[in-house]
Amino acid sequence: MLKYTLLGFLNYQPMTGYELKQRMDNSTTHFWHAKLSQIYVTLKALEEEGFVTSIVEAQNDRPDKRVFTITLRGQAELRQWLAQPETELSPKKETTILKLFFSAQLERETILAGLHLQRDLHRQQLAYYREVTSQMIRQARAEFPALTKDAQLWEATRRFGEEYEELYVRWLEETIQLIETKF
Amino acid sequence: MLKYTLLGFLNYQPMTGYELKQRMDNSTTHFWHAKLSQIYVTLKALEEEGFVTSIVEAQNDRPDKRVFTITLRGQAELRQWLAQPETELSPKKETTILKLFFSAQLERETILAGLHLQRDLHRQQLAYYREVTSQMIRQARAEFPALTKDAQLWEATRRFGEEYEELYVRWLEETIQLIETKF
DNA sequence: CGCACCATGTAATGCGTTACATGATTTT
DNA sequence: AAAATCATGTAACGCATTACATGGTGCG
Repeated sequence: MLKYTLLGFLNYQPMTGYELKQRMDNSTTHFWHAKLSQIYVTLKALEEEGFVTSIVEAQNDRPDKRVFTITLRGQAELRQWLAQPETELSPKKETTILKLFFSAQLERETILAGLHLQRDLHRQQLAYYREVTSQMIRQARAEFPALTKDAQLWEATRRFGEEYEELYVRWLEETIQLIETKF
Repeated sequence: MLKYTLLGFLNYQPMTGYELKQRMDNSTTHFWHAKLSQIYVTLKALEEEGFVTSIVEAQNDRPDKRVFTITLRGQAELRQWLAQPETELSPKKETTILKLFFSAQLERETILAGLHLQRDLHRQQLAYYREVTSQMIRQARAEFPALTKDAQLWEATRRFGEEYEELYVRWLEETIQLIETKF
């Protein structure tokens, strides 16, 4: 899947591995993420498969960089993947929920400490979607009018993130309440 | 993490790998899942680490089975993990959202087909949490009064699942609406 | 002076999936 | 007669993380 994420970004413009990481970090990170090392490995594989090409650009002030460009075959591969509907639910792995599930024998205070910490993290994430992500999308739309359609979809995915975090925070508050009063 | 999921279940009672798979499939599957082959491999590793022991029980009508029991060291290991708060957000990987993010050049009908399919899947999952999971928890609580506290936490995690699916369905409906009218 | 940023990559290890292999009993 | 359930495991492969390795520029 990382493969397609990289093709998706390169379909807008040629980029380095480092830049791809940055793009992911401030856009798809809440539904798809990767480490730099894995990005470099995957780019290499994509090049071997003929879905991207690369050239090394020398820079004077900074380290040389390898710029990747999507090929026609790469575009076809991406389009084919995008058009194929997902026929299953994405498997989830939520460590916090898993821990709570098995925590009945723990002391009340220990459980609460974990939930408070998560509540704070999710509040921060919620604020991020509302302020930072939202602003970035508005800016992209203003700067590149050709991307209006794209921005509509980005905004839809951002809203999903926002609503997910709202739900998570609400659920954590209710669960904290439950454990404080009726547990 | 699978390691701890298995210890968590074995902390209730001794079980086989096959049984552990079944338990996971109808309780933690929406926040933690695994394939049978991986469960067997992990059980073997747990035994090597001394966190579980196993004995083979012969059966006449059915294949022999290997029953795993948690050790004192295993219980300590589990408790230590449970008590340790999660200091980060669980990384998410949502293929449907990822696809939508890059789908601007797709035909409207292609996007809609994918969203409709997912909406149906999430509606089914929602119904499952409301009907099946909910019923299983009520039954466990009725049958084993000693597990009242456990059942409270199970119910909290079930509610998370239910609310998550409600959100997902609502978001899919809104996004379908958006693409039908303003895209 | 130290930290963050830019920039790329390899190696070791771990975790997970898919495929393979077997085989009796029970249900449809 | 076919499919599902019970029951366990190995092997090959793929994807991801962590650690290692390098090194210049810009900013506070």
